[in-house]
Amino acid sequence: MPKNTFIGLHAEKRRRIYEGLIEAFYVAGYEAVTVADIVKACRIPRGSFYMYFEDKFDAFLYVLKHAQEEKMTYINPLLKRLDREAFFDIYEALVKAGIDYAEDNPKLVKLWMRFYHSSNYRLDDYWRQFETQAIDILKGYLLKDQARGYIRPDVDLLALAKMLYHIQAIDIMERFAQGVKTEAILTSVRAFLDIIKFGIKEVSDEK
Amino acid sequence: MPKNTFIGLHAEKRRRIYEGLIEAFYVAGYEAVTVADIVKACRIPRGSFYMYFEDKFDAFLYVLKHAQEEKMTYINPLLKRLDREAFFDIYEALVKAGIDYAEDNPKLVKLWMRFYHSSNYRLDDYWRQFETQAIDILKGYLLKDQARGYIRPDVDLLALAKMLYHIQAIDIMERFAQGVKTEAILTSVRAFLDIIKFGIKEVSDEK
Amino acid sequence: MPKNTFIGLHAEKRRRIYEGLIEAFYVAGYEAVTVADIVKACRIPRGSFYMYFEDKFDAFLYVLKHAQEEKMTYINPLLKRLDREAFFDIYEALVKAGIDYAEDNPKLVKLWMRFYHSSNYRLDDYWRQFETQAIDILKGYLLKDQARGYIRPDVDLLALAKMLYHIQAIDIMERFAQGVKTEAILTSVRAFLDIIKFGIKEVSDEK
Amino acid sequence: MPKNTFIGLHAEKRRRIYEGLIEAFYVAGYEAVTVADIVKACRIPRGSFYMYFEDKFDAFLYVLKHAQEEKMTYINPLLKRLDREAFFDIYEALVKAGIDYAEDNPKLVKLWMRFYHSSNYRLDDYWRQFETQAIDILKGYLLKDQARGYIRPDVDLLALAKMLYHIQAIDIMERFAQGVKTEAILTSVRAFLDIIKFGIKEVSDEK
DNA sequence: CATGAATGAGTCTTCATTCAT
DNA sequence: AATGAATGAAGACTCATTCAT
Repeated sequence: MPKNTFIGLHAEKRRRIYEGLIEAFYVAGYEAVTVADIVKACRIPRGSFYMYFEDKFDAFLYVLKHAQEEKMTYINPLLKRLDREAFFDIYEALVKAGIDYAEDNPKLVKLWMRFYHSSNYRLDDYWRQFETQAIDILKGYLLKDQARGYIRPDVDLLALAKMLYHIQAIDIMERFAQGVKTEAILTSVRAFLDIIKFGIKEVSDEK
Repeated sequence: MPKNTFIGLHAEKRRRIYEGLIEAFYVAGYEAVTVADIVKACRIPRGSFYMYFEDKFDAFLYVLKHAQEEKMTYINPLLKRLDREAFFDIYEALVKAGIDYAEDNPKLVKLWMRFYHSSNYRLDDYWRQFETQAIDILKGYLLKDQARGYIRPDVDLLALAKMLYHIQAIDIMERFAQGVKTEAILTSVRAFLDIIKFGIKEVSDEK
Repeated sequence: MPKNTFIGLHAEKRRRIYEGLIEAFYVAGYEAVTVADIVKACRIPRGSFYMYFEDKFDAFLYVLKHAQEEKMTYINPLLKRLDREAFFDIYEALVKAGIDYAEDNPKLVKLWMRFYHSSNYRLDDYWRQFETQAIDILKGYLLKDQARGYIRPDVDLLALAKMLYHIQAIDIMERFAQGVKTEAILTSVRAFLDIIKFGIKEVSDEK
Repeated sequence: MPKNTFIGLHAEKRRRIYEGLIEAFYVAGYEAVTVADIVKACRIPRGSFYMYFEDKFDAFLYVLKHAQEEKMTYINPLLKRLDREAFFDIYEALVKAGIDYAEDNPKLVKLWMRFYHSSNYRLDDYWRQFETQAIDILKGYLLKDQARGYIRPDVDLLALAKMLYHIQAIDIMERFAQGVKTEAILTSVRAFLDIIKFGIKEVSDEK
């Protein structure tokens, strides 16, 4: 939704503004950041901001979408493996890719956390929509796995998809934002997967 | 942290203010609500607000804490059963108690969601602290279950506690806020528990 | 329409603000004056302006209405003579009273001219309403005169009322604003009345 | 005062711009219209506007003057009858011509009303000048009539000219703008003329 | 000359907090 | 202690005009 004036901008300047936006939102968060902060971080005149974006919300949405697109370039190669492999088997690799992306764009992760935690009702709508979509995609992959016999037929895939999504969205990203080392995060992910795969019940208890 | 002036208030007036605060925060959310909105909803003079609370943040924190205390009165009776029963076996009852509380205080749930999603950094700190504490308590209960042989010894209890916490915090409350019927939510909770208890792996696959 | 906060103000301060408003609107006119100009002229803080008035329009309307009320205190005594005398015979005295008021409130006259000439659509509505009402009142007086046989029965009183109104509104006030002496204005008024009373036709021409 | 760049423009484009200006000023009025509105209505680049006109005021003045010239083409034929006929006898025809022009250019009439009612001090000056000139011309015609014995020698012609001018400027045009039918307006004009010609005094009253 | 992007001063309005009564 | 009027520092957004291409 940035205006055409922004789209038509020299790639270099567009990049500078993109990074300025990240910096500004990163420092203060969506609610607290002012247009004055933003134009300072982007090194553009105040009027130009309104040439490029409708308002603060428009600019924030642009950052989120652009960041999401960038993230997909990390993840897409992995998704090609899905024909041959179970989704579950590449999940850890997916998390790893997410962390790689996070390491390359550390400020964006904090930004993402703030987005995830925004109380602005317009963002809330966008977010809910994004979440629903992401969970749906996950569910689609899991359905294939279930068809291939990798997952018990009676497992509720929506519940499963939500668990996987939230683990990724909240725990992994939050811990990354807190500075936890990649290896520690991956260990933690394996713990989650272990529970999800095998359950927590003492087997001797069952039979 | 409300001031002594507030503590010393007639219980009835204190209640009116508590409900006014809920109403005000419920309608507009923490960031957007103004002190003018608040004093109007509480039917107190503007000056009195600053007699009772440090500022908006202080008032919000008061609501959250007070609400939390109220919620515990729904949950405490269940926790007494923990001596005899496995935590896991009362988890569904706990969720049910949470939903009961939510049904008695519907505005608070929306408020809670907003709180959970607030991007204010002061709230963020409080929230992180609250979350850590809640997860710790959960982990404590699970530890007992593990000791009693209800949970496999190699299960990562921190991971498990986080999963249980987030399921409750995000999925259950969010769905309640969206108006999903109690029974549907409980069915969903059972699906989560099923996955966590027994895992998703096709058994024939294993052996 | 000023807020209660303004109504409740100390009479002295209210007067100061009233005069500040006149000064501000007088210097720049309704469209061009800024709230900054106004609060400076009134010697009140910027925030106070919004405590007292809804906005610039509200403040302007207050000035107009208050001025109108003041003007009526000059005119009311004359209207009492209407029982005994023809409206036409006191018209000159009415104009004189209007000029007296104008001499006591010279800035208001320029303000009035500006109001009369405002292109703001909200003012336009108010103005049209005011004008219609004033012409109606005039017409009422003329109707009595016609009934008493002072005016030819076939004279269109609405047309007459409009002529009298516009002479007063535009010519007299405009000339006063331009600094024309009272006596000269009254001479001019007599010329208008002469035409209206006796017509312009050369009598020998008629018969 | 448009710049030479505008004068040199293709007649067709000049016409398009003229009509765009009318549209823009018509919709929003002089004070409220922005240069952005104008260039949009004229379908010219923003930069071009400043190639053609000094500023908004210059453009507005151009419209008024151009409109006035157009209006004269409706009125000029009538003025030729003045050698043989009394001005007063063609006044109604003049008003009719004015209404004809208004019917052909309805937006301009509203524009004219707005102009007449503008509080902008630069327009005010222009307006006063225009008004003085128009009244002077009227007075010139009336002088001839008086010399020919159509008007009593003691009638104040300046007063008379003003009355005729204001009747035309305010009442006729305003009523047209309000959508009053031509025939009704002409009836009203006759009522004005009747008063002015014959006066309002009950003749029997006099002698 | 033509264009439309760039500029930043200027405007209204809101609001948390203080303070006089 | 209780009240609600007073305060002025921000903040978002607009817009006439300039200027680089």
